[in-house]
Amino acid sequence: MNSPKAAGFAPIEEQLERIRAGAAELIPEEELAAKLARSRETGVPLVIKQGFDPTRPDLHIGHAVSIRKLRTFQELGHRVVFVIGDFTARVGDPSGQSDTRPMLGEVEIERNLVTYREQVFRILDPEQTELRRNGEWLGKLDLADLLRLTSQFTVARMLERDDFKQRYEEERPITFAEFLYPMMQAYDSVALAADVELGGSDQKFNLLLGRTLQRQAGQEPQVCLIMPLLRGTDGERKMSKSYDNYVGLAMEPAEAFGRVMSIPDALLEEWLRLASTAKGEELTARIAQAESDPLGVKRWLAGDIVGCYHGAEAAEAAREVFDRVHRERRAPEDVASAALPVDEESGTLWIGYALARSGLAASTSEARRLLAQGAVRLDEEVVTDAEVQLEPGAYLLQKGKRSFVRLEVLGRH
RNA sequence: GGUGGGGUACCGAAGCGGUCAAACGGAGCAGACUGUAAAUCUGCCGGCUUAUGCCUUCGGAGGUUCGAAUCCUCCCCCCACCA
Repeated sequence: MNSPKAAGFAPIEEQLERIRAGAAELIPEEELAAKLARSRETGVPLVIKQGFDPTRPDLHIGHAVSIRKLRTFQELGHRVVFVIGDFTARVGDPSGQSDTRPMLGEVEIERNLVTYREQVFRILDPEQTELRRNGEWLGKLDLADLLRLTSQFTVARMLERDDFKQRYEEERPITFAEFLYPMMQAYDSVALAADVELGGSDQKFNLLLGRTLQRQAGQEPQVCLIMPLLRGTDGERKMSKSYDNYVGLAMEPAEAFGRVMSIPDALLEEWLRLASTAKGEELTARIAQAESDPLGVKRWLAGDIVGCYHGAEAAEAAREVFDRVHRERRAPEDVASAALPVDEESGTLWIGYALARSGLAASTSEARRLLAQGAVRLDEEVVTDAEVQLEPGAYLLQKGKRSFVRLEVLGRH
């Protein structure tokens, strides 16, 4: 256990514990222990792989759950290979999807990559991260390779996957390309000779397939480290941009703070475990505190998460904005502004038009509805009259509790 | 290729000649209640510079009719079964 070569690596148990924390599954744990022991012995770090779809350029704290785990591996001295699925993005990962995803063009993928990197390196250490694109190897496979690989798997096995199965039963389309997706991802592991692959629980099938393929290629199979999917701010569905229940890494700090504050209390423990920096005793204490003081813990969590990606200062500022808007019910310091000219005929601006044009309402029809429902405030005063005309001047327009626009009505000239 | 079933608003899903801007559910927005919680209750949930009015929607294009999401014709797309 204490060979001199092991100096660079922490003891196995310690490593295992940090790796296991928060994980949904570790398949199989003994193999990981063996791999860790060998790396400690030989001084060769493990290859930790995770693939990401550059389809959606916005990363959120759900993605961060496993990226942060990658970070842990970096801290433990292992080699993290971050695989950008530029090739597979052309297919669209079917995992957990109820519909076929649109394929992306290369230009679009390229564009997404830039924002992607910027966000990923808010968590990972760029120095220790190897970025690879799976087009490097997948693009080289020819039809013969494809036949060899696909002949290992049966359609029935693919259809065992819940998402495919469900779509099949519900008579929704499944494309051939999607069928191939898990295999391509598994091949990534072969190409990199990965020791560990990380993924969300919706990736389990793909990760396990990697083991199969590696075995067939004569490699030692990878260990699958499966992280739970973080539920979104609605507390129901998994976090996803398409449900708009996410907290983005690159999101405005104030917005991110507010979103964290809006999660149901029942979600607190899960988020503390998976999305906060708290661990060990602090984690236990926070979870306990959540019982008696959910609001206090939530405020801490919101600050912690925002601080993680934007720094402590931004987190503090976000908290101030939040208090001002939601506790004191006042407009925030910096409000979006809009300048609109009066109607040439009347010399005034119809409030419905102002709401629609300033972005507070989607249309003048919606503006009317909002007015009728008492959702509109003009300089702090509720306006229900849909016929109100604004004279030139400056106003504070408000829709609901949290949408404000500083409006300047420009006079005739 | 054959047979059958489908394409309705953000999504799911009713409607099957007028009372349909289109039931119902979900999502969303707003109001009440609050800790901006959640849950609950209520209202809204095509558009129009100003509205008990006008305009555009039910896969697409034509047609029948005083009148069509609803009937007819052709076309496009999806699904299942059979081959």
